[in-house]
Amino acid sequence: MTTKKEQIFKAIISHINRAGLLKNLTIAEIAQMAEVGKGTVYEYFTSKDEIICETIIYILDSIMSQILIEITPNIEFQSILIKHIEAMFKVSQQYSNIDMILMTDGISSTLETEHQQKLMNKVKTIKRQYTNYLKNVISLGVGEGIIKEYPEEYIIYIVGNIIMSSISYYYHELPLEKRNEEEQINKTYQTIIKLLT
Amino acid sequence: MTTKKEQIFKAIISHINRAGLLKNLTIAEIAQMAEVGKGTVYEYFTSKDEIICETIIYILDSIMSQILIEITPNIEFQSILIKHIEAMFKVSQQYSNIDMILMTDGISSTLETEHQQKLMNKVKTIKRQYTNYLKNVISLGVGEGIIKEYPEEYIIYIVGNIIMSSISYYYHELPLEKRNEEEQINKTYQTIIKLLT
Amino acid sequence: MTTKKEQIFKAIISHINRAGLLKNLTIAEIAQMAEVGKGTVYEYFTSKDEIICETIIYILDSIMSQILIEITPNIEFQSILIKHIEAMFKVSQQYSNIDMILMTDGISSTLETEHQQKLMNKVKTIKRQYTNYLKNVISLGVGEGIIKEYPEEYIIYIVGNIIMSSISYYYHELPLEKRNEEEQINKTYQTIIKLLT
Amino acid sequence: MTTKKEQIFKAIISHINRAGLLKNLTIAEIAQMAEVGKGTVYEYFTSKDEIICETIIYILDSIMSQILIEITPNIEFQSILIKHIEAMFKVSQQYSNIDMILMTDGISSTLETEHQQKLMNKVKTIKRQYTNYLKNVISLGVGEGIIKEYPEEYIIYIVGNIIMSSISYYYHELPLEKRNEEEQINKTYQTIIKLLT
DNA sequence: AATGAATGAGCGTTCATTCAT
DNA sequence: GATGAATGAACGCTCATTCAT
Repeated sequence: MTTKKEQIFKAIISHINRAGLLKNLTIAEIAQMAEVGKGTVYEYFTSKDEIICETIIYILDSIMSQILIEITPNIEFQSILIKHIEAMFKVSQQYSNIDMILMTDGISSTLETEHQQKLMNKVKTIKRQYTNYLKNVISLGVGEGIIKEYPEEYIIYIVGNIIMSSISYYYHELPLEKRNEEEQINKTYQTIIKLLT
Repeated sequence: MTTKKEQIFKAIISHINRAGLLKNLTIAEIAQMAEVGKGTVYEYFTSKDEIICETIIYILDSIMSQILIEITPNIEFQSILIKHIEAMFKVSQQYSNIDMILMTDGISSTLETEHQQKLMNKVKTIKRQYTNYLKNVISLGVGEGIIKEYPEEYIIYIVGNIIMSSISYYYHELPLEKRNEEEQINKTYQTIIKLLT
Repeated sequence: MTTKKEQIFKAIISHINRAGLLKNLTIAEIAQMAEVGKGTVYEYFTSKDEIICETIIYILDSIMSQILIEITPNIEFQSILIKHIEAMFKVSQQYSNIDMILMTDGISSTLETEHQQKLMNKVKTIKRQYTNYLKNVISLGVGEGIIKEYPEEYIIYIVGNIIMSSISYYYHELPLEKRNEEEQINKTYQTIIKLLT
Repeated sequence: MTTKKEQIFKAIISHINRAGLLKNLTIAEIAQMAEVGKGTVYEYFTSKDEIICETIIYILDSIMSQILIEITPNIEFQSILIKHIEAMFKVSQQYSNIDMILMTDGISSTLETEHQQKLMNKVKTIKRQYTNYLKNVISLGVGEGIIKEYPEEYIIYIVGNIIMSSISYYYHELPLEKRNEEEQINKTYQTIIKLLT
């Protein structure tokens, strides 16, 4: 990946964190923040739709690389699940308007069919990848006897959503003075365990 | 409420269900769909921001009026919770891009400060109202002995999200041939029960 | 003239005195200020251009009726000229954005040809009428021996302009604390006399 | 100053000379006359108000640079005053709707506060500059003994207005066949002399 | 006669995209 | 490759005018 392209991605991400994906995201602004000329942007992308599409993919890949904690041999279920939840919390801070990004269905509707398709496919792939990851983690728990029986697909989906919801609760519902990240991570873990046993 | 205003709301809702809240939602299109002149729209709203803001409020109120099943005396916990989940499924079909609408934080960022504030306040009110509703329903369960101890705020938040997630799973992850609404509603209920007991 | 028509004229004049002829003069505002319906305005005028055209004519007629002090038998030159200048000062206060109105050439350029013509003709008539009036007044002065010889057309035109300029000087250049209307009127008179003798 | 900006100014001036400042002066028209795209206009000005404001300032500066004949040592009063009047006549032909422009109070009322202020200040400055110029010219006449005593501020204001009025008389009242510019300039000079001695 | 809801032509302005340098 | 001046389609919004009541 070219350095210029990364510059552009980072400029956009910075904008999203500040103002959201939808407000005032103009090519002029992107170019200025990336410290390149407006024309230069079009050397790396063919259209604004492509920029948005590829940026979201870039973000999604970046997120995935951070949250899919490697399942090393001999690692314990509890350890890896908590590490994963921790990583999710961390990533949430990094991309503060991430909720929006994850609503990629909604966003993709602003794109023309071609990029919409591309984005939808990427999201589908990532969702599958994530579900598989959760399955693998849960398998560990089953192996350790912490989880009695292997849960169905639906429950795995819910587990993923509980992690997301917990983060959302932590950052949007809990007042600052009551926030304790370790405690919240633990609660999240306990909630998942309750569901799985 | 004027008939014309309703006409406009319904035109916008129809657009959202078809194309999402963000794509091609122009005044010209709204007017055409509502079968009124472009200028007429401005007889009922002062700006596009106001239109979006009021439409979302209209939708939110409509949703709330449908999902808050009345807690009548002698009604059973299971009965009301299932009825509520059913109502949530129904509402989800009615507003097919509802996920986006519920991400109102993201959407409101496209509005100017005044309407952004108005919308945020409405959302805050509704969230509080919904949490209170869930509390009351859960109280019933505690009273009936189905739920042993009264859960903390965080768990109530998670319960709400599980319902949303279940709907999302049902419509976006389950292939058509595997869908069975009654079964999914039951599963959702069982998942909540597991979390609360 | 209908009462309603007068109401409308007065509403517009009030607007002009407040905001000028050009700013925010909408039919909606006119109707509201005249306390009639918007449609009613079109019962008395066929278009906005006609409204503007007729209002200016109304104002011009009103001004003329106030400034053309009647030349009665035995009245003295000085007396009538000063009375005329006084009347000009008075009228200037009444129509505070009058300067603009008198630039009718400029204004009429905003109108369509038909009303532009009508207005130009009215202005031409009034100018002729005014020049004739000044001629008659000056004749008095010649008769009394105050003015030695009858001045040419050009000088008469200049006399009219000196009166206007003096008013403009008084209201726009002189600071409030230095204003003394009687003194200014006298100076104006003296300036004219100097020019004519 | 950019060439494009000048192009735009000149297009507007040409429009004003043809149709007046107020009629059909749209961005589309300006762009077309200046032979640039509509968007290009906004590369050089931030709003239509700014365009109008800056164009008037451009015109006023252009006028001032033409009419303030340099007062060189040993130059005679009569010579410079006549040259000034000549320059005023010339400028009047160049900006045929100039009367309107000089009514800048009236025009500025169509602008939003910011540009209205800017324009009013410019006009104030120019008026002061012009009055000072006339004072200096008149001083010459006093020095030469042509004018007996130094006139008060009011008279200087009137002198300026007589020049303007003479031009107005020449172009708007005198029929073409009677026009003789040299003669009119001389008459104007004589009128001023009469007033000052 | 009196009304004001309804209208749409027309405006100022934005911004993704192009292209000559 | 890198640029940004130039562009015009498309938008939100205003307001003179019409017309059913």
